[in-house]
Amino acid sequence: MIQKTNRMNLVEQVASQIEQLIGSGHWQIGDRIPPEMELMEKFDVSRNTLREAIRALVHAGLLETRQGSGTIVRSTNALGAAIKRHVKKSALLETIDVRLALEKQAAQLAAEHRSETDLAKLEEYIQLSRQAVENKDYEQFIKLDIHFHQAIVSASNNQLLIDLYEPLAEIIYSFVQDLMAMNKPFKYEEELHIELFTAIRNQDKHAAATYVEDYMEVLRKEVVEMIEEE
Amino acid sequence: MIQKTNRMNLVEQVASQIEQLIGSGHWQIGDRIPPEMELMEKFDVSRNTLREAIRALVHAGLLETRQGSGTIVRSTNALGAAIKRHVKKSALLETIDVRLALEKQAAQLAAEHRSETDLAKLEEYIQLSRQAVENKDYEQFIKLDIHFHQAIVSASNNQLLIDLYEPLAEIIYSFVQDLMAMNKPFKYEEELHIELFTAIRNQDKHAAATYVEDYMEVLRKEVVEMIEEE
DNA sequence: TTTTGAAATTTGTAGGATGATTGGTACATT
DNA sequence: AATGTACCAATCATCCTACAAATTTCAAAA
Repeated sequence: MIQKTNRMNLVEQVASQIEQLIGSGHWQIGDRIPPEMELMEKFDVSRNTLREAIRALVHAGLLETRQGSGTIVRSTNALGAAIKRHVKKSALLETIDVRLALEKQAAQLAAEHRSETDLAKLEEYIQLSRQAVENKDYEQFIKLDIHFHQAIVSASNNQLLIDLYEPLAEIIYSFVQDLMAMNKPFKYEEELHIELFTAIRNQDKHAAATYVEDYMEVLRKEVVEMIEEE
Repeated sequence: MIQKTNRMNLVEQVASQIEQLIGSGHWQIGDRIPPEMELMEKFDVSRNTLREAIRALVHAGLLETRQGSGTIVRSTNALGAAIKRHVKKSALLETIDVRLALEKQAAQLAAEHRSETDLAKLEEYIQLSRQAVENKDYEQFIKLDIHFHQAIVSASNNQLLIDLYEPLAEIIYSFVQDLMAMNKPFKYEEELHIELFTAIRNQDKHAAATYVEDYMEVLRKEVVEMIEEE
């Protein structure tokens, strides 16, 4: 079989190495990476070559450069940044449908694969959510709710699913925050997803999927109302 | 409310303009964009600045530079390139589960929103697939099969779903091609998805979802067999 | 202690020079 | 007619130097 020849130019070589340094955790999020001069020597390339590599990763959302200050690590996965950028141009309802698709699948997989650790974590979030509602700390409630959803997706044990879901959850989270800032009424999910937890604990795939579908329908209706009000 | 001042540096300004030129179709896929010298003058920036912008888009998968030849447009959406890169590092089974999630949702939405044009297109692919099987042109059959699946996703009318699905379909298509090149046996789906078509025509959401789930389970089993053989 | 301001550090932008790769043309060879 | 060779022009790849702009650092001044 014929394969395209793959001669990597210097810029891509450097970019790929930096990506690895970030991916492996050698450079953590928030860290300032060495200045250009130092990296030029380390990689043994000219300033232009190095800058093109860094610029590529800045555009991808992995790095952020600040003139006079330095370059810091901003994210570990380029996919998340790409999705966020793309989703911002999409309609919110479309985003919800995609989130439904991913979370429904995740809930089914979670029902199959959930470990005891997963169950403990889910139960903890439910407990904390209940406390937050009692204290009327609604901001905290929203935060915990997001964590609960992400814990479900994590329990699916499918890394690709997790990576795709995360940026969507962030987008929707920031939307809900905007709603709260505008003092719009927001219906708090009172049942606290206990049914969903039960379904996953009992490894009942079908019930889990149905529950996700139902609450996403509620969210969808709320969003439609919001949009129509304006 | 105080907003951060948004001083986009020159590189990002140029990159963003080029992205727009590609997104708007002013520069089509396959087109050769003007050489650096010309773009330097058009954007009124130095060579370094222009090259950093182009390099960022090359890394994102929108452009491809060829020394001596020029720079061509390779893709219109950066998300697809990012997903492809990410998925290549994922396990194939994970990819199948994500594809199932998206296509199941797409089939349900298609059942709700399908237009007469959508139905006509689906029917046409089924017809052509049947011919391909009769002619024993299996490569053509695979190609048409992919088109059929993408037509379903298109009928969902959810652009985000479409953009996420497309790169996954491409990955799986290239995997199937590899299988055929290795002369592995490949079970052709004989029923030609007529049931799925019928469900969408009859606007039967539930049947559509069930059908997608069933044939994805078949695909999954085949992949598992392949992997175990090695 | 707080404020100010000069110096050092770091990234942003510009411009020029040379090398490497590709595509095309013309011409000779088979 | 098909293939091989030599050459040229266009284009990107890499390197270099220089200066501008933003930020940080730190010592001197209030």
